[in-house]
Amino acid sequence: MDAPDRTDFDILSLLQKNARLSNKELAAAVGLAPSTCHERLKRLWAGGVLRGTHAEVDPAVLGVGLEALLLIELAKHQREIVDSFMREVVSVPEVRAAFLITGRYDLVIHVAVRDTAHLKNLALDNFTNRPGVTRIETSIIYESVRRHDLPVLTTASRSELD
Amino acid sequence: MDAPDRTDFDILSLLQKNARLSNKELAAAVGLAPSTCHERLKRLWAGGVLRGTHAEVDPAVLGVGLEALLLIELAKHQREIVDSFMREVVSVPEVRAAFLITGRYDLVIHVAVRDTAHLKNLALDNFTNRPGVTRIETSIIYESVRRHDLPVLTTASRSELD
DNA sequence: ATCCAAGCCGGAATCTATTCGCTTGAGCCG
DNA sequence: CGGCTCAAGCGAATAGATTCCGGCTTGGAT
Repeated sequence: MDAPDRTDFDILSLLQKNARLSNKELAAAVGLAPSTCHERLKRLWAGGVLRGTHAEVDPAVLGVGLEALLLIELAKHQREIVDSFMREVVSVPEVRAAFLITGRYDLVIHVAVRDTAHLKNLALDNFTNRPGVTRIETSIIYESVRRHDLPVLTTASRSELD
Repeated sequence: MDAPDRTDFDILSLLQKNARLSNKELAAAVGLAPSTCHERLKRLWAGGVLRGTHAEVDPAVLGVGLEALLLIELAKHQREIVDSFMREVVSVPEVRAAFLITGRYDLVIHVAVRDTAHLKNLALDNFTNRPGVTRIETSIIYESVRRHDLPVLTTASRSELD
């Protein structure tokens, strides 16, 4: 928690790409004994650096045939409206992510649905007539790419190296 | 691969929330013997239903202090330009996701950076002067929420139940 | 009724995780 | 310079999980 070093960053990088790596494999990859690597892992979990692990599933198998971004404008940025929106939106199963942003729009919501009919119902039932929502632009996702590992931007990773 | 049933969906749901569940715990949770559950897991991996697992890391620890969405308009939807964009954008470490969409914008790119200076450089160096890009709107993310499990939308999950 | 295939189970062998005491080396102070 | 302290690493031992079969049960088709 206190001071992650280069080895910790290596561990984090590897686990972001493949969380199923065994402790033994991980230890070999970062050049530590399994027991030592295990100590580090425990520290990273306990310190809240590692927050969870998630399996990636083929969306089609679950019946997800369409994804979209909902670009939403709010009438006013009342804290109560915004906070409740962010709180409640995540309980909608079709919502994958919600972003409260600056700029022309106020919210971007990423949803996963079966088809266009499902998308229509979801948008109308859950978003269009919410209090504070003045407008929604629906953008269908043709194609998406993803990176599962965050960049390591802290300079510590480099200063430790020198 | 061929026909996932309700138990498979249960397994997938659980692993999307916590990929570190041991096979033993998973088996107990879905009401199977560990050996049987293990068979199913192997099938799901082999069939491409399970595609990977990823650890979630505290962004601040990695030096990520700011995230943003880049809303991009392209001059024309030439396949060559679009394809190369999607192909190359994922190799930029700061890019977390890129969406090719319908509507007013053509691309939405989710980036993770250190601060506003870093964001400026990233936008100007990697996106503004790319061929085909006519305009970029940068939206800083104030707050975001995420759901790591996709909805189960296939009716098979219910018909198997009856 | 019989056969077949699919799914499930229990147990054995193997491999892994996890703990703990010891060692090493770096930094610090007397 | 010598020695103290502390953090990090290591290896061995034990506890626990994975993984592979062989056999059992069930449900459907012939």
